[in-house]
Parts: sequence; C-alpha cells; structure tokens
Amino acid sequence: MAKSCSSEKNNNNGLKKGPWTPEEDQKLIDYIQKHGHGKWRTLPKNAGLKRCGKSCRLRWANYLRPDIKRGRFSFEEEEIIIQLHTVLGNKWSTIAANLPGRTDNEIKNYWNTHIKKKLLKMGIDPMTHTPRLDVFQLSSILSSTLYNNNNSPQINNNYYPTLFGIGSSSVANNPSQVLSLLASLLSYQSRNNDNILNQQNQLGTISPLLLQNQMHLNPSQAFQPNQPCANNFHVETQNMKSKLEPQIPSTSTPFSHQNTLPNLWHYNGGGYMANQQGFPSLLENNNQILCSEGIMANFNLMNSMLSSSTASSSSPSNLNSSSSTTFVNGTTTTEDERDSYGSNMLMYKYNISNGLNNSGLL
DNA sequence: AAATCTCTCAACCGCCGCTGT
DNA sequence: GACAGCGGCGGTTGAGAGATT
Repeated sequence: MAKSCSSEKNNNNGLKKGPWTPEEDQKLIDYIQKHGHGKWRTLPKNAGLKRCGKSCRLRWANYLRPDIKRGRFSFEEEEIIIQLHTVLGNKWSTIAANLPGRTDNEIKNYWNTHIKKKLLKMGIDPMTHTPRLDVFQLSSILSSTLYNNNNSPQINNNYYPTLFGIGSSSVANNPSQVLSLLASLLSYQSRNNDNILNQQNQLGTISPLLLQNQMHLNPSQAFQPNQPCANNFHVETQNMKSKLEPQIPSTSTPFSHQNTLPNLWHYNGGGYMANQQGFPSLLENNNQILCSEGIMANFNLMNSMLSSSTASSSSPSNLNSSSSTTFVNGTTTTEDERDSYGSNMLMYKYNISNGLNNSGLL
C-alpha cells in the first residue's frame, strides 16, 4: 500500500508540507524539464526538494504543468462538465480528460463551489440530475387515489416512503401536506397562466441533457398565510380534500390515526383566507420549482379530472387537457450574468398534449 | 474601520488498482 | 498467490481573500 505524505514524514523527518514557495516550484520545474517526470518517489530527493513524491506530483499536475489552462471556466466547459457528470458521476479525472488544460482537481473544485450550488438552486439533485421534488410520484399517486379503480395502484404503505418519505427529499410528511402541496401547485398553474411570455425558447444555449422540456414556475405567486383566496379557489381545494380523505388508510400508516384533512381556508367574514398552516412551501431554498414535462402533464391530467368533476369557474384555464403550448415566467437568480440558468433563459416550451396521450389515461 | 462570515481552491489524506518480484 | 511499491483518484481541509454587517 502506498504511503501517504504524512506516513512518509513519519519515516523521513524534515519533509515540508503546506503551500509551495516560488523557489520550490522553480526547483521542480527545472528538474522535470531536465529529466522528465515519473519516479515521483525519488524525484524530490534528486531535485533537492524536501517534499514527498506525492506532493511533487500534485504540484506539477495541478499547477506547474505547462499546458494548464488558467482562468474562469467557459460556458462550453461548464456544459461539458455537467453533461459528462450526468453520465460519469464524480469521475473527475475522466471528465478532465475531456477538457484540455483543466485538471481533475480544478474541475472537482468548480463542481463543488459553482455547479453543484447552481443545480441545487434549480431544484435539481446534483448527483442524480433529476428534479429534487419528485412531483411526478406525488401526482401519479394522487391521480390513482382520486380515481379509485382496479387498474390503478392504490395509495398504501408501499408508497409512503417515497410520497411522504423521511428526510429532505420527501415531497410531504403527511396527507395534509399532500393536499396543500397539490393546492399550491394548482395555484401556480392558475396564476402563471396570466404570465405567458412570448419569448424565444433558448434551449440552444443550455444543456439539453439537463433542461430540455423543463419549465420554471414563479413561486412568488403561491398562496401565503392569511392571503385571501382568489377565484373561488377554496371550492377547488375543498373538492380535492373530500376526494382525498376517503383514500387515506385509517390504520397501518406511519402518521395517521384519522382520515380527515385540515381545511386550507377559513372564512373571516369578508372572504376565505389561507390558513397559517395551510400551504407549506414547495420550495427548498431556491425560490423556484422545477418541473419536467412529464410531471406537468401528469398534474394537468389530474387537474382536468378534478375540474371536470367540479365544473368550477375557478378551474385554471390551462388545466385543460387540450392545452398545447405554454411559456411561463422564470425567477430571478443572483448568479452572474453568464449564468445559463438565470432568469432570462428560463423560458421553455411546454407541450402537454404528448404527455397526456402517452399516459394511456385519456 | 473592525469584526465576522462566506467562498475559493491549493494541498493533503487515505484508499485503490496496477505492476513487478 | 502474496506482498510491496507506486501512481492515481476522489473526498476533505484549512488558509487566505473577499464580502457583508
């Protein structure tokens, strides 16, 4: 087994650690220019350096090598990193092999300090490259719940780990949250319908692998506690509530001893107001929710089912299953100007009809 | 202006796989 | 096959710079 620098140090006192001095750099450069590299174990002694071989190799590979590229990563480089990471994962050296002049260490650092945060901000899990809020599961389970038939999976304990699961990636903690999440999503859709923007689809400038068919919804339009209910939305949510409740198992669930859900609204004399606990945030810390086409198609399917049963005038108009193309407003980020995921590049064409047709449910 | 916080990235650490003996 | 040496890899750390309060 190879010895680390520290263990070498134990066997060989006087080995220096920490930042390299210009003098040390010059010694290493001079030696390698004269003799080439390799034999890292013996190199430091021959070069007159009080460093371990490993330290010399890293210094050369990550900093002194003449073909090292310095400066910011270009947009193209960032694109390549993200796409390769989708396929390769944390294989930094393999990724580096595809980026001339960039080292694995540099790419690893850039990933951890920039790209990872950016993806998280977008609601994308940087490890799986998929949306962190798995609304697809939520919507499909709820769909089958609302339409109880023999061909649909029923809500049961097997789903709870994913639907109401434990930890930061869970969609909701209990059926109450599911209801309010659903209501919030409906409200996003309803309100964003007024925000259709006729902007060019800019998919060409971003990573198609990651972002094709994805859309952003503006969370600032979500319901806030004590905010008046607009468009008779309380009728919609009350209807969802009454449909969800019979589907909640009364026993053998990790959280429930009853099958009723709280009201999301209260009447204060002048109108319906959102309850304080009614609408937990759908957002992590990124001020936006990211959905794929499939997710939205599934939701729209469910929504159309709901609205067809209520025929409520409050039904969001873009819940109509025949809707075809919608642009929604993205949110502003604080990333720098070249940030491909920034606000002005987040307008994605969203075509719902394919998702619905492919669902086999229409 | 000073203190505190946050971010970046060079360097280190421990482990792994390959190769030679 | 067992062992040791070596290069390489990915995760982590911490000093210093910059930003914020």
